[in-house]
Amino acid sequence: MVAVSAPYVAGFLAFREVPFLVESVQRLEQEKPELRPQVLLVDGNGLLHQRGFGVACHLGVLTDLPCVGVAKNLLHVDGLVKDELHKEQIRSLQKKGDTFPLTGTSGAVLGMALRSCNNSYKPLYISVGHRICLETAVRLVKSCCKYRIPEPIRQADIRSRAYIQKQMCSPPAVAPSGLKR
DNA sequence: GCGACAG
DNA sequence: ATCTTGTCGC
Repeated sequence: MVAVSAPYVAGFLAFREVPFLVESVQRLEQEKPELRPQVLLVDGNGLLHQRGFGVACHLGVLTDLPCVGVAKNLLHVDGLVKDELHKEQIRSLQKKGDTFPLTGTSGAVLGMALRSCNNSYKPLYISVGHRICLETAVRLVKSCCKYRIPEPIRQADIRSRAYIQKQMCSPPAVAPSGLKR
């Protein structure tokens, strides 16, 4: 459990959450070095960002581990917006694995919209975080999706919420201090 | 000036 | 992200 103080501001997610993510990775390295991850799936963006450096890039640099940015919503940046054209492109995604590039006004491909499963029309927005190419990132995310959200992120979400529940209900302990995962 | 814009 | 009721489908 950690106590976050920084507010959420679009474009500055890393400044709010990366300290705890780094802490978590370091703790794993210290307690279970044999489980050192080969890659991290990050709930947020990488290069697809206002300044081309989202939380997936921050975490990658700070841990020196390959990172993939996995966003559930499109961050409006460099001309990218969910307008009618974008919605049409989403409709063109027919099956799991189908994608379309997210090309900014600058002409650079900042990421890829990916239909991660056959049961959801809403795509995932994948972008490079650190030490991995976009193609590999997309292939990796697709490979671990049973549902729309890749299983590693989905499980982290489910288990962290369950942990919070447990902390608040059952064992009447002492005086708490903070909240959040 | 207001709204939208990862979580 | 969180809140919140019912509903649809496997």
